[in-house]
Amino acid sequence: MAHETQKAIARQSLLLKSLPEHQIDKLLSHAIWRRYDRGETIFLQEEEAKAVHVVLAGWVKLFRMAPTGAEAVVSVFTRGESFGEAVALRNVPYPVSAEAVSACEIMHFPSPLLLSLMREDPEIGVSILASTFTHLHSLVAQLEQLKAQTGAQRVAEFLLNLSDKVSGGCEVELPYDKMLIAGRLGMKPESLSRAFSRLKPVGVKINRNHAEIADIQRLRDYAESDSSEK
Amino acid sequence: MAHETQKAIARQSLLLKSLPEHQIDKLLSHAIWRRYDRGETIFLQEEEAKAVHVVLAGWVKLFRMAPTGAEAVVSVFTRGESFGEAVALRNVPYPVSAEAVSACEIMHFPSPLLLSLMREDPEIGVSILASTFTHLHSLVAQLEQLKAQTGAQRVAEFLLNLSDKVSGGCEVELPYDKMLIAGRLGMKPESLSRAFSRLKPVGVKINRNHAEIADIQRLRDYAESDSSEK
DNA sequence: GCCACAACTTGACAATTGTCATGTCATCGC
DNA sequence: GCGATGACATGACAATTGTCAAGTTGTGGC
Repeated sequence: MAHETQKAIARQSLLLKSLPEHQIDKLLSHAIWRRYDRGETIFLQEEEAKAVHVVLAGWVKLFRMAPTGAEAVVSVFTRGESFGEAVALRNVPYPVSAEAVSACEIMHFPSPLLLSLMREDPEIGVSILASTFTHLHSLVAQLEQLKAQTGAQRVAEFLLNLSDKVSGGCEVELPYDKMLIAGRLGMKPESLSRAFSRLKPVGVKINRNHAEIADIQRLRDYAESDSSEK
Repeated sequence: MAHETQKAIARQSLLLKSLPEHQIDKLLSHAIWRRYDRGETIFLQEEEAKAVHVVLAGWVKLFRMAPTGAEAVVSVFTRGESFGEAVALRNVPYPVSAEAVSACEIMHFPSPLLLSLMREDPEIGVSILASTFTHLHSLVAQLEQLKAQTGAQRVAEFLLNLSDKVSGGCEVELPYDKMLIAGRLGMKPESLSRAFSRLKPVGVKINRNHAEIADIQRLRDYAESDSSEK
């Protein structure tokens, strides 16, 4: 990928986009760029945070290992999204591990640099808070889903988030492995399979990583319907 | 409660404790103090955030209403803890609602004040990020629990968090309603009852809001054991 | 092109959890 | 003190999900 393209993607990221031009340039000039292969570890839980990470291409999963060995996927990031903000500025260990789930290109901003820029211009603090808030919000949304929705409903919401259409039918591509989707939604791959087949009567056809939704609104109604009235 | 006691509690809060004396004084002098009755609403989901909140006494729950009407408890706060940091500084609507679950005393810091102090001293930004990170972390821990542990194991962890002992036996008080505990742990009250009885063989006796743990370590082993090997 | 492997799908079964119904117990107003 | 109410426990039943075991199907290596 061309160097300039990478910078352009980084500029559009939630973390940087609201910053003044000269701050972005300074950050970009000190950023470290790296390529990761599929399956490669980006950092490990308990490791001390030294940078904030912005995904330029590919997919990254954040996950936690329970003492039992069970893996819980916390979030999945792609192009333009950043992670590690809240941790990097506090010299505390990461609460999660990060792994490339596809080949990835990632930009790292060293945290001392961020801290010093922040002392010059508190606006950067607000930017960091902004993307941290986005994560907070998405975690809250996930908690709500896990606590208040059935498996099939969570899958329905996942599909809905892949499309930006408001009504009518559409086709979407599943962005990553079904195993990872299952993990992200807090279920086993077998349950995901069953959830997909339970969505057939609502007008969802799955073929490989390709999904056809007959009627977005019908799917949305299903996702928001009370589980007891089905 | 005496005014000075309130201020002392506020000073010890995660949000304020790492700030320089004069900043704390400035914040405290502009803070709004209020008492809430049990069941009273502090703010509603979708409402615009105007302040950061610090609990001085009592218990507050943050929860989300799913479109289906189901309620998902996101977190429960008590003395010294703060909430709403990430939202207040960005003029965005709250992603959750807040309600007093017991009689409460809460201090509110208007967000414009925080913003202006932050421009003077970026250290405040770091403090806010610190408490935001704590929430982020606790949400991540909750997600892990929900995804990777059984109901009884989540209850075991909840009990373990109530005690600061490392080994041996102990007695703890359940800090709030079993209904709320159930919600906080993502289950129905009935399931909580069953989870409690499933903990009997591990040395846990529940009587009203009083719990006896025969051996902390045994309970910890149970909480961390693989669910398949039971 | 063939083999091995991993990613699925499906079925049968067990365990867990939600739902509904019923019963007990403490608290509160009167 | 008495009845009403809400919190909680428990049993029966249904629905959901995890687990285990097959079987299918791409994909990549050779």
